[in-house]
Amino acid sequence: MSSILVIEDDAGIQRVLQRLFLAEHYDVKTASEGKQGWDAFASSSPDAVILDLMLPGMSGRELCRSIKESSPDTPVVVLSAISDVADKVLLLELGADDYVTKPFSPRELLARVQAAMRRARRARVRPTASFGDVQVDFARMQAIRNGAPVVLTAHEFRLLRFFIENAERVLTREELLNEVWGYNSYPSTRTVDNQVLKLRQKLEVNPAEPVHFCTVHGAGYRFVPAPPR
Amino acid sequence: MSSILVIEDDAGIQRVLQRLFLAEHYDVKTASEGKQGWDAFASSSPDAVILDLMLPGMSGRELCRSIKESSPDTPVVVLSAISDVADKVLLLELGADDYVTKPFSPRELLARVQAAMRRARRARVRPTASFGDVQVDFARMQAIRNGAPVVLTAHEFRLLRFFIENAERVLTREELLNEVWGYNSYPSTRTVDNQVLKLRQKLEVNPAEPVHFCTVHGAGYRFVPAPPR
DNA sequence: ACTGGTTTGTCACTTGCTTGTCAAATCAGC
DNA sequence: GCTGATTTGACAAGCAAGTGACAAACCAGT
Repeated sequence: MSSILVIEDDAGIQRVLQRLFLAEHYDVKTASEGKQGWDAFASSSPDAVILDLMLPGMSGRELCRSIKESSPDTPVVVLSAISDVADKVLLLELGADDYVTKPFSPRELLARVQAAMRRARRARVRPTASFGDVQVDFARMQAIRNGAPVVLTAHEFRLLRFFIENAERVLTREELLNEVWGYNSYPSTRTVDNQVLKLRQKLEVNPAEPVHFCTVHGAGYRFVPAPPR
Repeated sequence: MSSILVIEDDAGIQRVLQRLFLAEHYDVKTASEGKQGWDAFASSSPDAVILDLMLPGMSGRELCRSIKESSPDTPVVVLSAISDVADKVLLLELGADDYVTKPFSPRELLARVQAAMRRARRARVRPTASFGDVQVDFARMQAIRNGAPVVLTAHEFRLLRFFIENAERVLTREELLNEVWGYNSYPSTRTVDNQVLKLRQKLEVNPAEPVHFCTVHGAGYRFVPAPPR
């Protein structure tokens, strides 16, 4: 269950937000002024913060900056009274992830907070893998070798991904065909060899002597991220 | 024998699935609406679930989430009417392991369910065995002896696996030929001796005095994991 | 114990299948 | 229809399974 910290001095709005997020099964903590907000943030480290910029005590802006400084990955959604363009720029400078102007629709706020959390989650765990002198960025669907990007086709990438996900395991051609090519296409098993050949040519230091994409005679292939030397 | 829970309101599809999986010797349980599905899941804890997203009663989505929450390791394959990409994302958020769009090919569904079960099993336990100073990793298809990997060919590995699965039993050459080599190939029984010889050379401390791969004169061979000393 | 026949251990060689690799054919997206 | 990706087919090369020969071990009956 995710936890949300609401920092808002207006008791009415605070109550509305509390209900809104409780109904969605979030764990909600509240604070009504800056200093208290900072303490609550520091002690509970919530998964997201909803922050009213106009606060008594510690300024909302300062608080936003502090939060983002101490935990850049925690999404902060700002509540702002004015819908000023200049304000929008300011928010970005503060490091806020999104903003909603009062009066706001609860559902919109909910959606924005959830979206911000999704983005944050995705950014936190940027799926990546590396082996030898190759780095694979799954989000960008590209491999980088010695700093230079390697052009991989969609199929090659799917195969590479499956190899990485099943590192060390011996994978039969049938298994590869099923999982990488899909259940509805039935190419010959030679196709697998060819695709592996491509990966070797593009990613192995010496394609003729593969150390990562190893063949297991009579069985299939095995991907070895860290070959013994 | 593995058990499958089919949660599907369409009686026709339900029957098709039942036949399909019964033919493959699965134990099939069925439910035709959400609440009933949840009860069946909770009481029978099946090895895999096939779930139609469009259900009367408890929503299929909610049910999927609940199942995954209470038992993350149980694979759930979703039946979906729409082949929407956005839907695909949704499914992953629900925690489903795979999905098949209607109309579907029974064989494809079977393949996907089996693949999901394989993956789940793989994640749960890495099948391994050990005897003497040898460790056998079935997924990697390799044996490790005193930390050093031992190269085994596909056939040698199949033979080794059969020995391990039938430890202590005396296995005749005919039995070995049938089970390890297959029913369609009939090499001479000398072949078996040779293959056993290879295993001894690679895995015994003293190949000339085998303690694990013992010959039973006039009968065949016996694998002894823990020899008396 | 001895002996002969049978079974098994072991090795080198052959054969056959598996795989690497390339080029041509086919397919898919623009 | 063009372009790049994918698949197929052909051929060569490599590896491992299978075979047969011989020696050693084993067993049974004397």
